[in-house]
Amino acid sequence: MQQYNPLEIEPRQQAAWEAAGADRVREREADLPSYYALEMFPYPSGDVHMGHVRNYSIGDVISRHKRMQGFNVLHPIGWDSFGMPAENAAIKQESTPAAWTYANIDRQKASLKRLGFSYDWSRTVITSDVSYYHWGQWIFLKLWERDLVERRSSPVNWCPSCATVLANEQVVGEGVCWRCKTPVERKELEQWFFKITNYAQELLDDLATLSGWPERVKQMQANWIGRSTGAEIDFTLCDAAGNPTAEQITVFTTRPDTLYGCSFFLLAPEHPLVAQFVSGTEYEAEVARVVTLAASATAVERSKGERVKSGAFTGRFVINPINGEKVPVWISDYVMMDYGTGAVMAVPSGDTRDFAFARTYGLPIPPVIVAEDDPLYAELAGVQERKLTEVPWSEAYDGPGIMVQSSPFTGLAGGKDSAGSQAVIDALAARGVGRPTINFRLRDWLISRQRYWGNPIPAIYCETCGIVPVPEADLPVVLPMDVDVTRGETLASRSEFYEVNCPRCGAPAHRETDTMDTFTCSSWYYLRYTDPHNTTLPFARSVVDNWMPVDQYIGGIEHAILHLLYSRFFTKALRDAGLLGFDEPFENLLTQGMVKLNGEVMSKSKGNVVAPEEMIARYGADALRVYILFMAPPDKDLEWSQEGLEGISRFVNRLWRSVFDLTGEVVYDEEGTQLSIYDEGLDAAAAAARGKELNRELHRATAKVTTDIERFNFNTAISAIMELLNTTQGYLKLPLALRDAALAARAAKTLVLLIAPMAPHLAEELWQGALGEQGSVHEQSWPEYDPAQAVADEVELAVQVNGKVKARVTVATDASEDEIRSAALEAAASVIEDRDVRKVVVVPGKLVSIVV
RNA sequence: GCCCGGGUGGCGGAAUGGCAGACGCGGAGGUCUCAAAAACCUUUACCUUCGGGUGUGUGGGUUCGACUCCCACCCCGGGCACCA
Repeated sequence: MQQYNPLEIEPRQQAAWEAAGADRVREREADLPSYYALEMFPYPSGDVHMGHVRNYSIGDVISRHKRMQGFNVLHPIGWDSFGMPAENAAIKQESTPAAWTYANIDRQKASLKRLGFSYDWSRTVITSDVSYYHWGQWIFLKLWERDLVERRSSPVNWCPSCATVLANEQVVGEGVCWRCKTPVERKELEQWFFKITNYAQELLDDLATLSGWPERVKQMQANWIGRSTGAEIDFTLCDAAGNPTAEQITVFTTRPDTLYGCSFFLLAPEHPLVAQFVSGTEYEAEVARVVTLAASATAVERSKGERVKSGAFTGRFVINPINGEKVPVWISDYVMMDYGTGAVMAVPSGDTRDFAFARTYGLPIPPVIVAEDDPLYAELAGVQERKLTEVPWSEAYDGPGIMVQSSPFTGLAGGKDSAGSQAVIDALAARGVGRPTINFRLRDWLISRQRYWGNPIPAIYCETCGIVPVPEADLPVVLPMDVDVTRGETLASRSEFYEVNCPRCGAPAHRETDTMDTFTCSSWYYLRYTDPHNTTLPFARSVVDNWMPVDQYIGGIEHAILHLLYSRFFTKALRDAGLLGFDEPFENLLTQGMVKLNGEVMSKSKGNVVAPEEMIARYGADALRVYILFMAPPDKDLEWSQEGLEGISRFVNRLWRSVFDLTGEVVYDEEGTQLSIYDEGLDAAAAAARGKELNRELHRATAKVTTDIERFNFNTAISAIMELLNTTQGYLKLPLALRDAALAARAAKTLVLLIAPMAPHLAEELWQGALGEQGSVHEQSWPEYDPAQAVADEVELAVQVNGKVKARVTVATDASEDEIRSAALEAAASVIEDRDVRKVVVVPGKLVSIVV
């Protein structure tokens, strides 16, 4: 037999699998339990990179392993093919986004096939195909019907480089665009939104049900949703003399318990009341200066907390509803218009920012919450009226404490969600000037993009009817594929697209030219995979409910908020529309780490990529797959090592030779040199011992590989196969005549079956070639093991004296505790000498601990 | 500031509270060869007066026994953040 030659074997096996339809979902075997394994689909931005190889190798091992365990596995693939990069590339290459996109899809598809991933290619979903985005538009209309779509004017994030608006989730780091890293600008624009905030509470609550998700991801989503409990409190405007007007301004606070400490009131510079307040007054100029200052600061500058807070008095006052006090209204740039109500009750003794502001502008800082161990507490405990208007502190205190100087509430516990807070809310609510509220940080999802290469928003603007949804029967709104973005052509310049009659009144109207955020496409593709050829619906409920939720989802941590949050929202919204019957899309989530080179993320712009195609050409797809699974646990970053890949290549070669050798066949290299392991002339006694050892190792390794794959410890699963191979090679040093043929055959089969999910081509070739088995290795049952046979007859125990290993003792595996104890005491006699033995702890199979 | 991860040989990494460093890489020595490659074998935490001693970021603690559990701290990575 010849040496292992992956470059010949792999394409041949791939062709054979494709011809046999090996990776198709087994629809007819509906009695099998189903398993849905999914990896995040690629964006066709160029060639397949190592991150893809890692992501899809992990998914393929899980899929193939589940298949061998008897599941009917759905393992699909597709492309997330709308989006900006296609437009940029088209401009650069004088092409169209469609041409560039589909050429890349073809290239990536060829690479994925070359890697031998077991996808059901008949279910491929490409989001820029009209057969898919048609149903994205249909879903848009369903959401619209359910009042989850809204076009409204709002301050939004604008990326000047991408020339489009962005969702909040797409503004990352210090306020930059997630794709091009350009600082984002704020603009007031009319845009389309999905009302994800309607689901804020459920999206937060259901995180608790996702026990198969990494804690980190759930934490990130919880942070992003940002729920705060507190109250809305109405302050009434008053004149300089303190006489109330009819106008009210409402604030949101998480600390109603501090209301007696409110010594001023703040509005955001953008607050609509500000101009009205100061117009024509002596305060106008200074307020205008601060407003301009705040407006000119970028999001980055404004979010620097340590910056000196600028502010100005508006000349107006409000009445604190709890004590009737007249409080001055200021503006300050640390108050944000888009959180809460854009107005804040400032309590400088209890809030760091309010404290700094009060010190800067000489405003009073009366204490209202004092910790019991604070010296100030002795002075103020039980004091109901305001006695002290200035804290002796150098900073605000925002922790829990006791309420002071707070009239009837004095003495109650203060702090976040405290009894004191509740009491104040109740008192305000009784008078109708306050109410408990929950505030979320999550904003509605801005989904319109001023770009061509996306799913058209199915809406029509009519002068008489206003904004009209495209009737379901008129779908799809087809995106013209040949728009020439290199000459600045847009959808609006295409009259056959743009000009349309109003579906309601028939008058000339025009189409919406904004397209949807690509994240809308990726928010339901996993549903389409279950029923990809449906021409009347995005998916049939009976089918989607059968496969979903996804049993195992695998992808990068960078989608912890974006894609994963949007998909959860879609699932809940579609559930409420009666289209599906489950609450969460992804039952288990594995976030894989990045592939790095010299500590840096591989990227084209850094020029430090290792191309998968090159590695395949040198070592084969199987070696690359095994390597990438072996080098690190899947959720950790992986440092690329060429030597490591060579090591795996040696391992794969050794496995090839050993399997042949186990069948009695010798492997030769091109020059005819024998490569199999040589007979070392061992005797029958050695043969018996090595046979026993090999049998034990077969059971042990099978057990370990099985549990390790189930726990996604692919690196240690491969280690276990390496150990089994090492033991096997020890056995192969026996002369042929002394080998147990049945044992050798079992070892060969086990090696091949265990490596099959990771190195599918190698396993298939050995299964049919070396072992002469019929059918595909990938359709075999996963090997069984017997834990009782995985242990030796005798075991060596360590004997510890006072916690240190001082001796060793070999006992029968099934020896009683008493036997072990006396054997250990005897073995350690010289160490113990004449000291008293106080205690002996026997841990069977492990060690004996003696305390003297 | 708040919240998550993580710190183990020269390197990647193993260890349900039970012999730290599995497995692999790299290194050293050897077999084969005219030679080399490949393959195979041996060896490889550190110190040592060869008795032994020390070692999983630091300092404490619990335990017969701690990389693992508890407390405090240091460092690295990530998320959120003038969020009221």
